[in-house]
Amino acid sequence: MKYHFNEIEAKWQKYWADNQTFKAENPVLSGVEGKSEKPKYYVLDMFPYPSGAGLHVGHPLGYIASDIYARYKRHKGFNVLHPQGYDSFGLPAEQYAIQTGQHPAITTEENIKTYRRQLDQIGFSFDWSREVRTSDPSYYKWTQWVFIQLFNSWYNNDSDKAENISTLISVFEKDGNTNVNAACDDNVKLFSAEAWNNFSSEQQQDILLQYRLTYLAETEVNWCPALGTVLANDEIVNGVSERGGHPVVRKKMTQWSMRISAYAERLLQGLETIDWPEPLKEIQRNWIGKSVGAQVEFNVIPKEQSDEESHKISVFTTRPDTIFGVSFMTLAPEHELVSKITTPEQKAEVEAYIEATAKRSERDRMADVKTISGAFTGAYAEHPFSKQPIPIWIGDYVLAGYGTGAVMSVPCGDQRDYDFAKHFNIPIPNIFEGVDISEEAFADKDNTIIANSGFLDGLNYKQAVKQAIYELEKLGQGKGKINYRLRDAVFSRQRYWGEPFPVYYVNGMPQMIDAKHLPITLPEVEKYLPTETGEPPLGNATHWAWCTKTNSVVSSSAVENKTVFPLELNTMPGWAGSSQYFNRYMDPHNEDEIFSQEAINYWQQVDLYIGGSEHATGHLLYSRFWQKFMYDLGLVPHDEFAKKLINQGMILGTSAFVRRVDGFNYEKGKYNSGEHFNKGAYNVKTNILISEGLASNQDYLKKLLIENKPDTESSIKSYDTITSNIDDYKISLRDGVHVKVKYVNASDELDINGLKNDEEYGKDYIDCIFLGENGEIIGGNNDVFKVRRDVEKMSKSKLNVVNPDDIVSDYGADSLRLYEMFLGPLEQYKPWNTAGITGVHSFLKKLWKLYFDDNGFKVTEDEPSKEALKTLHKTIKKVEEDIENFSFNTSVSTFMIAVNELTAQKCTSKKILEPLLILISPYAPHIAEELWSHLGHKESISTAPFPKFDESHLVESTKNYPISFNGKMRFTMELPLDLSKDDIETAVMAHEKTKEQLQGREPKKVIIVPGKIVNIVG
RNA sequence: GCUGAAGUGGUGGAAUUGGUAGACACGUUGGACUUAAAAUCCAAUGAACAUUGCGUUCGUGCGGGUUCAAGUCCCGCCUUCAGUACCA
Repeated sequence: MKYHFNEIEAKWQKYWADNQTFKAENPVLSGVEGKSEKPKYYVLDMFPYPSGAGLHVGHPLGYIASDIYARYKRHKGFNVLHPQGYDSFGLPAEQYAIQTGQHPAITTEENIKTYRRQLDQIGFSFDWSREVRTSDPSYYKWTQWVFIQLFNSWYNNDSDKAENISTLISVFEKDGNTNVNAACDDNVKLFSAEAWNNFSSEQQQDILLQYRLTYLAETEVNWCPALGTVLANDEIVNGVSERGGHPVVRKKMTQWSMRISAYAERLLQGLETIDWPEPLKEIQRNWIGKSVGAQVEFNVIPKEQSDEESHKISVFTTRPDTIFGVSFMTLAPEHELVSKITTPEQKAEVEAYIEATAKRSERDRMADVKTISGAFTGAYAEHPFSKQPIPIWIGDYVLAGYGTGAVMSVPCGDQRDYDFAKHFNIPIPNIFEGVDISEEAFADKDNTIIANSGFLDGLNYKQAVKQAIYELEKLGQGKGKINYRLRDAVFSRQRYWGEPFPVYYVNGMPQMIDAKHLPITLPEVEKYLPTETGEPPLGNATHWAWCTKTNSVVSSSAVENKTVFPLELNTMPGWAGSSQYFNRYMDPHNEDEIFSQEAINYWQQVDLYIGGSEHATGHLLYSRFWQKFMYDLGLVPHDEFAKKLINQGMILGTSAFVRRVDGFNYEKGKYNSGEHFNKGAYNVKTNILISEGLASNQDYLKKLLIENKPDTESSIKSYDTITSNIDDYKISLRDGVHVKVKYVNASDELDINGLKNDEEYGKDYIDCIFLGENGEIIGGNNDVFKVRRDVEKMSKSKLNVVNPDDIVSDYGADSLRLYEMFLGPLEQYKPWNTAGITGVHSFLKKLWKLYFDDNGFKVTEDEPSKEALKTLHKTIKKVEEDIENFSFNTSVSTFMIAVNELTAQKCTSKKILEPLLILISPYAPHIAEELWSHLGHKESISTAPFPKFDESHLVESTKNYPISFNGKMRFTMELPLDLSKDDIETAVMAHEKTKEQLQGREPKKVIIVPGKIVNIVG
């Protein structure tokens, strides 16, 4: 009987689905007193966004690893929760809708079907009965519900947790806000209880918004005109949008925000309590960006004595010890005080500068950090201690978004201040003892001794910081302060395909729709574009389905609503739905609660979370924030949602490139067959593609290009400057252009006929001339055309994706699973190379042959040999250790060794071959199930107990000692393990080869580590 | 620039507390089987020298150091990748 993997895999996938083999036991319904008797274990993957391109072989890597772990835990007797779902709101489906008019829900549904089919055929042990989709109203009902809870909460810095807004209101009613220590807007004004009680309802609501954990405020946002929406900081990469690479500009808009900054310190501290990869924690630490220092107030010297208005400039500094080194101040050009303090003489210059900086895009500013620019406002501030006047400048090296948007400039201690001072000829006073600052600033805190600084003289950094803050507090002009880089997260998107807000407006103030009306479902719209009046796409909606008779406030027509009580027209961002899904899986069908307390108290938190590190500052940070909030509400037992996290590395594609002699009416992927190449050696009609061998023969190539130089005017610049150095040519010749990897074999040879007949791009190549290594035109069947190969990220646009469907049909899911693990350590980036899969595939065939040969099933009841027991038990030990350490690649090697050994031993004993299947089952579950059933089992292998390791089978009586001379191993010697040191020495010294090595010399020293090594020093 | 991770054969990668470097595969070469191919099996495969065999020397990015012994520990560099960037 042969190993027919396709049939076997289909059979067992159907069996698992029919029998719901991997359904997690429900703690509420099973066992005694509402609990499963098994210990729980929760293994989670980051759920996918179902894109139209489907899966490539890089996507399942993490899923395979987590699946192996989940299956292993089932063998170990755990009640395993291993769910899967879809993060199904998002931009691509919406962009597609804009282009084609197809409803994103339909696109999403189709994509999910593809994903599900692809996932199913890999044989994952997901509990699909718990599937969630973020775009499903029964799911996003709870996303909206969390939003309402956030709106109804404020952050109490004294109790250090979120509390219901009603507690804040009662404080306001009794004492006003003067003694409130809360996370709030920087611009909150102080008021008394009396004032509060006299405020209008709108005024009160406005003030409360400055405290709520989600709030509506005019903020400077990242606006992406091409996408027509705002973006969060983590959605911008290198100054352009992460999706699509469109430019982003700063813009003031009224937006929903999340007061994540309230949790900055807890998000930072929490990192110490979780087992997450250190690099990822570091990214989060940097993003939170804690810096300890002081806030200092500088009084602006009034322009004229009669000037009644007095201004203060607050700055944040990490170096209050250098306060006597301040020789100027710098404000961000956008700073609100700039217009107020600028003198008439400087007005023109300052305004010109502001205009110039406003014009520069974020990207320009980032690209050009070297150029020093700024303008003097004409105003001066007073030094808090020396009382000397300090000129106030503006400069774009000071960012409006960080700290207070103003700095006290200490040129002797900060290189940027130093450069600015040099550039504008501002004095650079030295306040450091014994330090030369004629060339650059001195920023070494650890070796600082302060001088020329009055009461700070002679102090070191730490002492001076403390003293300076003390003196500032005495003056009432400063205090110690901790600043965080973490900004509140903008939470609205001007898009259609996202969660609607449960919000309507009364007199411009946002109101929550009562939770009993949730979900507020996404209304149908005619167009997915902004309305003519510039409102988000939801402004096109005419009917909202959520309205009920019980809520008389809002009627069922949005048109009507707009005149009476307008609805929120923005939708939530992509990360809204992914910030609570891990908890929802615990009780996904609960219609009354986000999850029951029974469920959360049983499942607790995610034990193992696997996903990519690219979510460090997005999903993973926001989820931690929401979890802490849920913890404050008393809804979850842990304030971290995932105990352990592993980042799987990316699987890279091996792209293929052909060198193209470029520039002939080439546009939009279509090659014109022009008349430019009527002359020359080949009577060339169109583009030339050059094989790798020729591309490296640069002199020949040059000659060839000159001979074929077109004589028409359309000849290309690069042809006029032909050199023998290929690097001088356009990218398309130097690096080549991508071709589909499926037309390139393992020897880097291109299948030209396949390429020309490709459905998508074949027509582009029909008229191309392919030149071989010696400049010959490639046409014959035996001709070889080589391409350049390079490792890159796997992506559709790079034409280097490998589809798991093809792998599964050619080699089977078990081969795919084993091979993905075999490639290398889970966390590591590694290139995919389909050719290597034959190794694991033939391993599976060898495994099969241990059970079946031409005469049929050959497993016997015979007692196993000693060697076979040894093989089995060392395999048990190693595999168990490997899985516990997430070292899946090495356990695949271990299986190979075991099967090779057992084959050599001609082992047929059931006592060996039965437990072996359980070891392999997490990795290659289909073949394991099939052979398991042939062993006579009626039940699935999935919960068979993991074999117990028995040390006694590994006990050896002898050791093959490596004998080293001066640390270099020369030969080995088989010796009994119970030999004493002296006996070992005697035996080794008596050996013929030892004498040969020593050549008569006396050894100086003999090191013997029993059971390990012998080293003779001569 | 700063922060983090990593550099081992032709390739992917192994190597407990320092203790036989290159496991396991891919690829390559030779052989068996076959009319042939595929599949399968066997052998060799770090480099150089030697080759009649025993072998010998060098080898884990580079330069030092600790040690009987270093891929592993310490110091100083180099390179690559990733994150981040005027953060006061």
